[in-house]
Amino acid sequence: MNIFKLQAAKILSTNYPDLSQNLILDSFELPKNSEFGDMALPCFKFAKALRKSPIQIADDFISLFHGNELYESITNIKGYLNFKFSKTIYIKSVLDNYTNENIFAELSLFGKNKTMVIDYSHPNVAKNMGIHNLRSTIIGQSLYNIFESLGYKAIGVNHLGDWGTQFGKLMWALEKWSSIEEVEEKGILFLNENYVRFHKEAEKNPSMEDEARKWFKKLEDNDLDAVKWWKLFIKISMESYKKIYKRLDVSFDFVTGESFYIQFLAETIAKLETANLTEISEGALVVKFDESDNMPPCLLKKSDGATLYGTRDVAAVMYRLKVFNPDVILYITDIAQQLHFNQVFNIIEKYNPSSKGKLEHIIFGRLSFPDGQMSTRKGNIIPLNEVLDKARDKVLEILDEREVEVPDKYETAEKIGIGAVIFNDLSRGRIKNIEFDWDQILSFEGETGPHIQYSYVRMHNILERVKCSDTSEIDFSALTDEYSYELIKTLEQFSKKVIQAHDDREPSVIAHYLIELAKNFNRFYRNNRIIDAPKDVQDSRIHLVKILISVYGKCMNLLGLPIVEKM
RNA sequence: GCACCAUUAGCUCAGCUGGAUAGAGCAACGGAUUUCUAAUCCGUAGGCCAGAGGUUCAAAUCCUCUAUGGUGUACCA
Repeated sequence: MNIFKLQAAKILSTNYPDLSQNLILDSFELPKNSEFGDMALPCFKFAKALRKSPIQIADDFISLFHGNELYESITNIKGYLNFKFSKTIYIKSVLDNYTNENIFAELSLFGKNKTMVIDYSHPNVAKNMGIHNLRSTIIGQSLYNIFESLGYKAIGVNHLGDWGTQFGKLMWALEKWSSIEEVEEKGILFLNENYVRFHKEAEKNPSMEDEARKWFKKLEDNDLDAVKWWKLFIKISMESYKKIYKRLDVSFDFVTGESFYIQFLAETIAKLETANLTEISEGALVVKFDESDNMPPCLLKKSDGATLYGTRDVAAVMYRLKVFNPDVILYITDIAQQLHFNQVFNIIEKYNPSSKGKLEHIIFGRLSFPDGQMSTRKGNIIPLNEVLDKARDKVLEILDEREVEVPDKYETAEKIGIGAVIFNDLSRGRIKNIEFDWDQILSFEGETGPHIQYSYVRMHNILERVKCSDTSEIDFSALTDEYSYELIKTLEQFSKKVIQAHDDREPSVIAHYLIELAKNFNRFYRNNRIIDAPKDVQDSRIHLVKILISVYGKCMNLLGLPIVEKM
């Protein structure tokens, strides 16, 4: 906690016993315009308790601070008490806190001894990963990073879509049109092709659907041929997904697809039946909800006895609650699945009231395409690989144009391209719908990933070029310019921003904070030469940049933005 | 029909638990010791915060209704 806030709250609450220290602490805000001051206290809400006008109150408050050396000035603007801090004290107090990375250690106490399970990415096996898989994957990974940095034990789960009739379709198709060898050789795109071909031909020949169901039944009955195909699908899919996860720097603690929970289904259903939550409706086994919940029933078993998506998710939640004993479980999916998760969570909370509040569906907006819906069945998805490749190739061109000495051009271009794609997504609020647009995803100027990376390169270059003297004797009072001051004020926000990103489950908070840091740094950079500055100024500025780069780099890590040192 | 989500500058978006004159980027126009890398910085212009009510000292923010768009609504995932 900032000493300026504490001190002011203390002084005010001792003089006005009607106002508690916490009330005052909660009332502080950042002035809209930094010219007003560094911290503001709106006095309107004190008017009732003190029976005076806000302007009068602010004037009375000011008189309590005469001669206080913490504050350079305190002014009353229309009922707002605006504090300007003593710059030297403020700078020292912020930077001391950041020296030696204290701040990261302090932050990691926030979620100490807490466990968070996060279910993200979850692509459908045998389908090529497309741009539509991007959001869940990177939002999930970023939230994982954010929770972990706050000291949580984070458990990432990739709940693969590895069960269902679609595999019967593929098996039938490949038995007929191909062979194990050919599939092994040609990989996931070949699986896609056959899936598309199946649907095309099944339109003319509906009996194929029955054949597919038979094959899926064989799989459920552990038929050797069916299992052999199924295992091959998973192997091929994972090989392909791993390449993309590696590019995006995404990893999981557990890859347990839907099929993993098949073994618990009977037990899960039995538990719900024993708890009297189920009933038979129209031949199906369902859970009905209270009228006030306004939801259709959730099907656990179809009238033919087969289980569904919902059944497997209920089993998965029960398993995770039991095995990981988490404080919270996050599910990262598209908003379209909201009803589904409301149903699943509602069932779990009925069955096990102690799980209330632990389950969260973290939704994000729909991805749409200008030329209508995409669908794997029709084969018109945009492969994620292709997006990343295009981004990289465009960067390669730009690097050539710019004639900058970059040691490993291809590798650098890859990192910048990936950064652009990730930042484009994570810099907007989760809930926003996105229309896919090549120009936008490949735009590299302004508030984009490359801009964030470029600013890092500038920081890095300074530290590389200028050797700093021993940091133990830094005189921060040499940092007198407004740009340094604004930069330090932004730096101070770090913990608050990470915690806010956690509270809102919103990586874009970090993305916007990075933009803010970059903006303040670039101003600082433009206006403050470091290389030819006097020694004491140079040292203090270098020290500031060192602190900045550690915070800035940390934020990039939280989003999964690759760090580049030359570009 | 019912339910959920969204709507802020020409475009893409910020706007913290209600607080001061609603902010950025892109696009447009004008500028910056050719430098610690200009993928940068500075300036100009651009707004009835979808509309109407309500709560409040104070509403882009909270509540209600309406409009528009998106999504979901029992045997797909």
